[in-house]
Amino acid sequence: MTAGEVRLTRKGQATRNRIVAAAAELMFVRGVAGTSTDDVQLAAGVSPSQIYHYFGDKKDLVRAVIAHQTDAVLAGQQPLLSRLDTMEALRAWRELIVDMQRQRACEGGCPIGSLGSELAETCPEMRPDVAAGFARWEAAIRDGLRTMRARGDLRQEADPDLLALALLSAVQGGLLLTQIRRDTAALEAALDAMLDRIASLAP
Amino acid sequence: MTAGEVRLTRKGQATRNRIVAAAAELMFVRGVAGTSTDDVQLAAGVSPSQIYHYFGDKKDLVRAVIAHQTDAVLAGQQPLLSRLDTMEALRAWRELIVDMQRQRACEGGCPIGSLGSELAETCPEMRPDVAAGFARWEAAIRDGLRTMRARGDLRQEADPDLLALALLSAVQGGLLLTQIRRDTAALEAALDAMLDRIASLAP
DNA sequence: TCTTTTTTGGAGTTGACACTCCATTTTTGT
DNA sequence: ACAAAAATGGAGTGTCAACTCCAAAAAAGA
Repeated sequence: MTAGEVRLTRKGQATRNRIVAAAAELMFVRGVAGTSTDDVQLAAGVSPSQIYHYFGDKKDLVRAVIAHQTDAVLAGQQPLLSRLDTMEALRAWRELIVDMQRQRACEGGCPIGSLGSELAETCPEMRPDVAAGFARWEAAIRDGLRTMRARGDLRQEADPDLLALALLSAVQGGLLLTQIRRDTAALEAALDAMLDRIASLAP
Repeated sequence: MTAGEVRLTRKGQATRNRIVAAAAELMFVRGVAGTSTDDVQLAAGVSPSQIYHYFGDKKDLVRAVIAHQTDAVLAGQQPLLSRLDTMEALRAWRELIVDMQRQRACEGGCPIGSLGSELAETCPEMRPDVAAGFARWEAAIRDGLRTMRARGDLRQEADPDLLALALLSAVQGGLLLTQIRRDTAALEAALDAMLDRIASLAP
């Protein structure tokens, strides 16, 4: 990931991926600070020095984890996420997100949001990485809402960009409260209220 | 704070408060894991052993910090928070929250939410403490909305309890995105959308 | 005042964690 | 096959953080 990294063989690439995947899983559950490089080594089944062969330092690894989790979150919401341009699609997406939380017993919150909250002030240099992850998510939502407005499913006064930001905020807040309460009620209430708001903006 | 703690003199109480306040400030900025007991000692101007005289261990101190931050957040929103029973009051409260973030340059997010996100999985035994903090906040919002409905400012079908949960979620998500983007747009969009939703539920 | 309890200071201990070094094995490219 | 480059194993290092101990000072209560 660092600039002048030597090139990787297929085996090296696989090992690197294994390290990132293991680190992502551990950091999702225990947080970045709560995950030691030893933990990652053990989980990935690599020897102690491997991490520093593939990553400059722990921060470098965390950066890779942020990118990995962003990809995973967006992929987990496909194909719905790229077609959020009807109320039906939005409602189906709402169900998907709520179901995902239920399946993991409301543990862990949002993989991107948790990283963001932990790193925003402690590692300011990584804040842009998290922001970029959120931007990709936001863009997908925004595209759907823009399509709705262009098609005439939303009134002209409705601002799809602001609604997308508000909807993503609702998801994040709902996920946080859901994680802390161990109950999806907050996530459902937040999403339903926001989707009802959008529905009320039909012509 | 622990059960069988010996009783404190006035001076002891003051020292304890100084430790909690210093720890709260540091943990708000650097996170719990990023704040060492040495840091707290220095900031509070106490000798190294003081913390363990007043608190059993670091977790005990964190518990006190959660309670302290909950009090601080609720106090900072008074007197508006206890009278959120008109749209005007809700809009004024929205301004207050946004202004507070602006004043701190969007740094730090929600004092309760940040703690919750960091501790929910790493220290499961403290999750109920955070949940209790949120519950107090939620209750204040809920009371206002219930009053609105009882007075007839909200339709009978409107569920004040769900709306309160959704509104708190919007605040939390908005604060998180605001912290990461260093821009209050997300918080404003989330709050405005949720308040518009509530306004649309007038008879 | 005089005993008891609380508060304070500071040195010390233990363990964990990020990171390094170097030798060995495996893979690559010719 | 054979040099060069990459991947791996494992021992080791220095730092820092949580927590302990004990003795001295200050306050409380009688």
